[in-house]
Amino acid sequence: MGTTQLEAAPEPKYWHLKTVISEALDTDFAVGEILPNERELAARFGVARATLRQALEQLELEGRLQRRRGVGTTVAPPRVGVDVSTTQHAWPGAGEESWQAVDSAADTTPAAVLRLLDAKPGETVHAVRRLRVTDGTPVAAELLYVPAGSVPGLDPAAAPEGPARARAVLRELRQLALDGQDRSVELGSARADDAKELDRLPGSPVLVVTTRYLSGGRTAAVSVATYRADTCRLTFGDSGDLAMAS
Amino acid sequence: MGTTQLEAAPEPKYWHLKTVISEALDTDFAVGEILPNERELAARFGVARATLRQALEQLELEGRLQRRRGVGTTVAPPRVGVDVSTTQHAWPGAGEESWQAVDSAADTTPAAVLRLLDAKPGETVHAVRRLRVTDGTPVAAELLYVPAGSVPGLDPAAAPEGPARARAVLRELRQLALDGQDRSVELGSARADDAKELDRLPGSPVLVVTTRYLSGGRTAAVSVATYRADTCRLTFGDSGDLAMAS
DNA sequence: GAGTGGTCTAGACCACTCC
DNA sequence: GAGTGGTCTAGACCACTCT
Repeated sequence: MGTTQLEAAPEPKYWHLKTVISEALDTDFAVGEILPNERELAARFGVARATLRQALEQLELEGRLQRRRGVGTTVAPPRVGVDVSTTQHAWPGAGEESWQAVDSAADTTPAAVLRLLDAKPGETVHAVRRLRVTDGTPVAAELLYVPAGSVPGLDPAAAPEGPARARAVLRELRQLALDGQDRSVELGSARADDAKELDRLPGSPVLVVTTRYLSGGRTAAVSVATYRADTCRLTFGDSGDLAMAS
Repeated sequence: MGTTQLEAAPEPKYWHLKTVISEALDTDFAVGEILPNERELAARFGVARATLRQALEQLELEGRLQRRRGVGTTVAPPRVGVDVSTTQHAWPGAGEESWQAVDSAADTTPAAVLRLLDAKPGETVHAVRRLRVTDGTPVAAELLYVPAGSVPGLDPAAAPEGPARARAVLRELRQLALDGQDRSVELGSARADDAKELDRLPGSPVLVVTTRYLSGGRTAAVSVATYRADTCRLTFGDSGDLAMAS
């Protein structure tokens, strides 16, 4: 026999594995069910554990699985639709019950944020930490940066940090006229602090939503919100029940 | 000496590596510059290649690096801001020069898309493939699903597939009154066909933008657009020059 | 303490690009 | 053919959770 080329499509093992497991999830498992552990799965499929893990990682990235150290791998529920549409000229903290102010500090403002803010050099920037919770589970961690110039009425005698201060900053911000806002979404990996708030490991994939609040011809505030990419689907329209399609 | 616990923070090696390399990218490298190869980097940092790769993978996920098999690892330019705001009541293909219709076929429609479409069971669904190109490089691959009922005027004698057919479907679609649309963004991994169009490996992370076009009280079309997550930043406002902040 | 997923190693071979 | 990143292996140990 000659050099018969039957193996024309050398599909990676982990890719094929992913497909097989994905189909098994559809037919043989219910949401929340625990899969066999990695060592057993690897043995069952006849691959090294690292290869098996590569397949599981992809499925977790696609929101099909959920893995927790010390616990196990479970079948994830469908992603939650989280509304991030610009609620017509609304400052953060105005009637939105899903966000809760957690803290405020004179944090070190990232250079990338400073570039977006129309802040004078050396101007102090308030950093308000907020957490977005739906159905009791945190879905997003936000850092809202507000230059001191945007909240001139802020009581200097107020607490220098903590939740009370955070609410004070938000209250002052609402005094301004909101001219508009623009928003961008990109992929990122969770910083250590965000990961902790979201109950994830540092470096896990997140959707970073950056919002710029415009008032009086300047950028009055910048929000950097970090959404769990595994469990969230960001929605922009009026109907929040779009299903995933990848 | 007792059990002095100086190693209080057992930060993973790859995480620390990532930080070190990230800082080196800021100071010692220019955009487009080629990094030393993985084997040399691993040796230089005194870690196994797999560990080094874990750090590089994260940096690629964050859009800092670009890796191409057979070529090398280069410093990535800042992410491109891609406008995905709902251009006020516009059907796809109306005056948007960034999209080009590539193909049309009676593709197998995914179950998830069928659930979104108000299509009769068994109704044929046209699948139009389009490619979004900015600055000569493809940034997104789209599959636009149009039930036959949405384009009643489509010439039955037209070509059953190919670019000509794609343009015909888009032309017919524009005859309808567009009542509204809603949109969602989520993380996914590139299918083999999308990956090929986007010049990426299958499984690479993508931002999946699902758009539902509403007309006459029904879902007239559904678009599933796959954006390269490494190079793209999706923007929704009017100013497209937001910088990343993660 | 038992069991889970997370990290890490030191190797090997393969697929691809470019010369 | 030389050099690159991509895949895969078979182990080891660590961090965490639950009981």
